[in-house]
Amino acid sequence: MLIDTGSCERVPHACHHGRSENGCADCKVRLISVCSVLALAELEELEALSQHLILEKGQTLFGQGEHAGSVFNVIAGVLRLSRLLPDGRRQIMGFALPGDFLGLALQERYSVSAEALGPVTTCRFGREDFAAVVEAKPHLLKSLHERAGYELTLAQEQMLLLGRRTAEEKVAAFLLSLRERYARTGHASVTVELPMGRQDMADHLGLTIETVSRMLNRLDRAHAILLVPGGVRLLDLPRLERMATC
Amino acid sequence: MLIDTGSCERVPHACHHGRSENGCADCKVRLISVCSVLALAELEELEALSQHLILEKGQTLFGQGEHAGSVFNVIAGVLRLSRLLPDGRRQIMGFALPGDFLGLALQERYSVSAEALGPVTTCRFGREDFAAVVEAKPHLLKSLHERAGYELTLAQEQMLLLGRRTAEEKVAAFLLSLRERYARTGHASVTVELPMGRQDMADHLGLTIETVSRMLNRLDRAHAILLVPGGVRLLDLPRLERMATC
DNA sequence: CGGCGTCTTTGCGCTGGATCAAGGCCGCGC
DNA sequence: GCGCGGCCTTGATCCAGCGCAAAGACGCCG
Repeated sequence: MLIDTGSCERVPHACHHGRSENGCADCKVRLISVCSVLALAELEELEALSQHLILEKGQTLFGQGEHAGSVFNVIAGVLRLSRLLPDGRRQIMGFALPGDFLGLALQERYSVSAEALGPVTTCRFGREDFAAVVEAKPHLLKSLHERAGYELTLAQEQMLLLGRRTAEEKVAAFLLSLRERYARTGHASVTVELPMGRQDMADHLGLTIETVSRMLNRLDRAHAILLVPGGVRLLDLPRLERMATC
Repeated sequence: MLIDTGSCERVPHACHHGRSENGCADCKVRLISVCSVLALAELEELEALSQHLILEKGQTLFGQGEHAGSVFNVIAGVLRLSRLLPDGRRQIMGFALPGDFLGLALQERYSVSAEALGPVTTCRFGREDFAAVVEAKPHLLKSLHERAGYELTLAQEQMLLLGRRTAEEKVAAFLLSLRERYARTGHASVTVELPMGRQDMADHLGLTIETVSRMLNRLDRAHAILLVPGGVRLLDLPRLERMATC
């Protein structure tokens, strides 16, 4: 039994039994995902509609403009959400972390592309199925709406950053916001993993790869951060926060 | 009987009888606002909780960070939604037109300031009151959520614009998007009114006032647009669209 | 009608970040 | 161990848009 979504040809591996061994009740991201508002009985109902979907680094979960056949909970890994201009310029709208929900708007078409930055596990629902469940469960809709409100706030912060901040401020703000998002999902630490490359950061911050590299190294030389393989240690939080203050 | 919101001291005129003469049923923006999903009986219910609020040019409806005591439907006029950095840099997240809803996220605090660009009429609801109605009417919540999804799409378009477009592209895209939003609310025309000043456009597009002025005049000289008092006539839509293409 | 404040346009030099061009680093496969 | 490819860094130069300054344009009010 194969999944029947429009993006299935891009999907390397669909978990055929359709759910994890332990089920939603043991899901690692349950308490930080939209599912946290569901009772156990409701979870089982949703579980029947769900399928795990695993991506490898670089694979596309869905593409901008495609028919939105599915919605997803991110269980593990990080995805980048991007839009492309015809001439190749790219803007990364954000990064989806475990616990994030993709397809919030429940719209006809995806407004961004979602690509795996590394190994990713998602929980997939048919959009129609999911919409029917939402229809029947106002508290789930409310939870989705609250997330949408949060996303909107993040988007506003990002607009302020893109429109009015300097390169150094952009980089500092990005590191802090990533730290905060990790903290929300449990991993509070001054060492921030950077699962995305420099080009991805650049396309998120409206900069070039060279400028991102220069700013990171400038912050390092100023002992505000310490560049470590695969990430960054935030040494001088007050200074970074001063740079990023809104 | 005075309104009791935190922003009341800034409000010049509250309509004491609490509703328009004709009531919601005759509201000019009913069919394009969130209220369009409500039945007549429900409208009356909501009407009992509503108050008209009138602002003059330059007045603040609410400020960023203030306790969100109220939510609003814009009935007439245009507001700018902005965020300020402590050093005075400003980013305008968008402009609210008639039919728009302010307070979509139903969050504890306003994430932006809302200021009238000219005379504005709004329909005000206490946030708690409104939240209670939403709680009881899932279809209203659904309507709000759909709007939130639309706002999120707009925000993404704006991020792409701010991060990856040139000054000329920004201005062209702005004019077209404004035209499209007017079209949605009924006024389809190649002549686009610009209720905001150059500085407001600049702060929306991540440019300076001089650059906005230069680009508008460049487009005018190139016969892509015609600058007219208080607005712009879009002469060469295909060319503008080519500039703004995503 | 004329003075005044606000907004817009325009010219000009400057600069932050882009662009171009080498290198360096590192992991991987052979 | 060594060659190869993908990132990342660093230096040098360039230029789109900024910042400053001055001069229109357009009400508005007395």
